[in-house]
Amino acid sequence: MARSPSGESVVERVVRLLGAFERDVSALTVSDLARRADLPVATAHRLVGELVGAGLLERDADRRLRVGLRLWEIASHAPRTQGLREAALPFLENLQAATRQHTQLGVLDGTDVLFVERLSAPGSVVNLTRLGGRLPLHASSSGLVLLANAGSGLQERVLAEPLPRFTEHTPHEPERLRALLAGVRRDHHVVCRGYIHSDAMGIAVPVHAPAGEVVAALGVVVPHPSENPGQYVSGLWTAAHGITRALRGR
Amino acid sequence: MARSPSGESVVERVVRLLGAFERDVSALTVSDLARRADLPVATAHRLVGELVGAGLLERDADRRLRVGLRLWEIASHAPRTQGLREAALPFLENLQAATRQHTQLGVLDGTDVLFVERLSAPGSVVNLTRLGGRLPLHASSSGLVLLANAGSGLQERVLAEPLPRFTEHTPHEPERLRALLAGVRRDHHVVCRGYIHSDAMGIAVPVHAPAGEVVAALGVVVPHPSENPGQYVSGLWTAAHGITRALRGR
DNA sequence: AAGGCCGATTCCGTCCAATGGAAAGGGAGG
DNA sequence: CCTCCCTTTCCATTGGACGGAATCGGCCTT
Repeated sequence: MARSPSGESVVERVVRLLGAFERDVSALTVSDLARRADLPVATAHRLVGELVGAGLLERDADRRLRVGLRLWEIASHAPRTQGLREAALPFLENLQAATRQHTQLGVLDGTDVLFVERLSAPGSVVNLTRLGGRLPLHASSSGLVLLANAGSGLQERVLAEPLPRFTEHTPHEPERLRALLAGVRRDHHVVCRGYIHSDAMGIAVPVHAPAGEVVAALGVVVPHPSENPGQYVSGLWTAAHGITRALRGR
Repeated sequence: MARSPSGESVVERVVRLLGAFERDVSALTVSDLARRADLPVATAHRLVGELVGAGLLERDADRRLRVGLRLWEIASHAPRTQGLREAALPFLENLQAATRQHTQLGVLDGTDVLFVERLSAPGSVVNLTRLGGRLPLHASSSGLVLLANAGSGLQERVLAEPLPRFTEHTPHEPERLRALLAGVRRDHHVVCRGYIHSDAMGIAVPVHAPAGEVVAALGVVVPHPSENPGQYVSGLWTAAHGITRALRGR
């Protein structure tokens, strides 16, 4: 459109506006939004008005903005999350009841794991992940499972980039990462000790679609150090197979 | 933009495109989308390209379109669903374990209930609702609870419109609806026998935010007829109070 | 092999909707 | 009263959006 030195499309702007609602920010003013999306206030104001009209955003009592129900409703039809979530929930519950630890299900998105379902254990370790949260592939147990089962193109792309560290235990040498990935493919599970947080440990296994391909990673987060983390693996496998069976029936 | 005999904004078009993904349709072609959204193919094609670039839509192997993970991720930050969902899930599980019936949590959106969480009971009645599904306020137990606790403006608006029937039991006389709403306010629960489906019965109670206002309705769906549906009410109340307490702690 | 059909994709001349700086309006705080 | 910050409205400008038409490509029928 006119007068935009930027030369962006409306869609880009809208996406930046929506994307400004990250975790932890539940309500924003128009000016906040404009700053976060790097748009002139007047422009933000107009676009926001339209988005509110469409229900993608909502205004609360003091005129602040929130992500709207309509958006949630549309998103609830996203097949990669919805079918998976519904199929997996009962098994996550079993697993969580049995282990009393954080239990989570993640899918691959770009170079991150996106967690689509999570059951937390009240008395357990701090868990950094959230529903709708992300972690880089190389640093999380779920991520390693997904990366190990992804195309070699993605693997090389991740290996070529610098690997950010969260703790001193986070693998950041390409060689070590290659070895880890080979281990995941061989053992069909992975144990990550303190990669994200020194006090936590992740154990994850792949979840297959009925056709065979890996569609998600199922993991638990337990305190670090813990004795015999391998005890969780068979439970994870059982749950993962259950999810695969449940996916067949839809 | 130019040449549009319609005179619609880009946002409107985008929303129509996204809205074309209703329940049951998981993947659509560009032409399908164009038809559903009532847009020229060329226009749909261009917009879709941008949406895919932004991650709001995804293309599968045979170029068909699905709702993208990015959209789901943004929507997962919608506070009215997310906080509620996380707070409510443990209580829904308890309730579902105790009753072995469909258990669901709905919020008010427009003149519908939108179900934001649902646990289904494998062996139980057919349940018409889905996660992300809707039912009209006057015909469902959750809807009546929400309507009874909504502003009188909304109540009058619903009463003024024709009330569609699902079965012969669905209330469709304004007088009867007024009486039902008064009953909900008096008893703090409602029992709906066969309003949606002759073989199903809904029982629902309000869920209050810590500040006191009603933010959701919690309900179970049981076979119709069932003896003593009142037996479920105290369990529902307990769970609803638990959710309120859980909402305080965030 | 040819023809027909349908969907995806690209082109490109037209032109109006989107843009955003500026200014006015509103309310909280000092 | 003044300041500060946010919201909302105005409006002249113009470049991005538009969409009919053409092309490409796959699949089915004859």
